[in-house]
Amino acid sequence: MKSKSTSELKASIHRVEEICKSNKLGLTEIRKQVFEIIVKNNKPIKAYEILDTISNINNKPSHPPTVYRAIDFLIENGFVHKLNSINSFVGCFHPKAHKECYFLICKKCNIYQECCDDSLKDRISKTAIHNNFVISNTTLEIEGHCLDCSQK
Amino acid sequence: MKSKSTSELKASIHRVEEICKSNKLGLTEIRKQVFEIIVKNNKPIKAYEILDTISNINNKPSHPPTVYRAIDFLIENGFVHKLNSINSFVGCFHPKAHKECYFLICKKCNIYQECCDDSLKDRISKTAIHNNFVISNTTLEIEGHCLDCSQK
DNA sequence: TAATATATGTTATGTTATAACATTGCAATG
DNA sequence: CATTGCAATGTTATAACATAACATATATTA
Repeated sequence: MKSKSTSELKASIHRVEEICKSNKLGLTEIRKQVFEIIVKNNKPIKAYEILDTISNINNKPSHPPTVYRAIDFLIENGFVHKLNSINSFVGCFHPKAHKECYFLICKKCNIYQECCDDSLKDRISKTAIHNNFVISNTTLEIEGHCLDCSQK
Repeated sequence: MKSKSTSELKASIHRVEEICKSNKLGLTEIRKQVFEIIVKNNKPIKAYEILDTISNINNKPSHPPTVYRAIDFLIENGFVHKLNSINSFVGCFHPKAHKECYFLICKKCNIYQECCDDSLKDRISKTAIHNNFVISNTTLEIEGHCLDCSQK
């Protein structure tokens, strides 16, 4: 898998700023910092890694609630997703385009990839309907090896 | 969703015993206790709930590693699954029939249901192939409301 | 500017999970 | 039948992940 280019990162950050502006969402300094740390990381990042990074950037210790609150804000608004299988967070590269997001996560290089194709979404919907089940949210995390890593 | 009947539970426990016997897997007392606690619970159960239950049953305190080791054994052999989205464990009612298992989890009544249909599995496989990705394991957890609970 | 809401700081603690090493029990081998 | 090896368990401690509760600050708006 390929990590994101600098321009993709910039675009991603800019998109979030625009969405917040037009929706009157308070993208505060901390929230912005946390978002940038997450997306720039390329790989899923853990809350306490974000905490350390923030503390370093600002030259003063931050505390867990600060980070978790920012993460909550970012998740609520679809800018970030949590990968439950590895207790880590990733940026969303097409926020607002969809509610649910599915992931491929390489166990070797740790790079992840969103894989939100509609046919998969449909299939999941159908499964739910078939079971008379009303979905509120879906966790789909596929772990394994990406092309590069499985060739090594 | 419906919870399992007593006979289903018994059958499930018996099946695990048979599988362990024929595969020479050491189904020790603790492992058996943990499995029974999990399947009898009907709902996803947390490790520390299992710990409390075990401690009560045996009238002496057990420790986390005891429970986690038993869980590891049960997961490795496909008798139990972990629901990553809620840090809880559930029994598998058709162990060895498949490697991957997908779940519907009702947020209201907490009852869960396995939903491992092949078309869903196929769809996930295709998504992986399409991304040149080799799956080692999949987490699919669909949270929402079951029929009963959404009618209330 | 006072009142209100929103966000952040701070301390403490709750929850989930594992490392590390000691001990036990049992089976295989000499 | 000792002894060695191994799998499982006991025990202590701590790591890793997350939130409660309350104080303070900052922004908004009446």
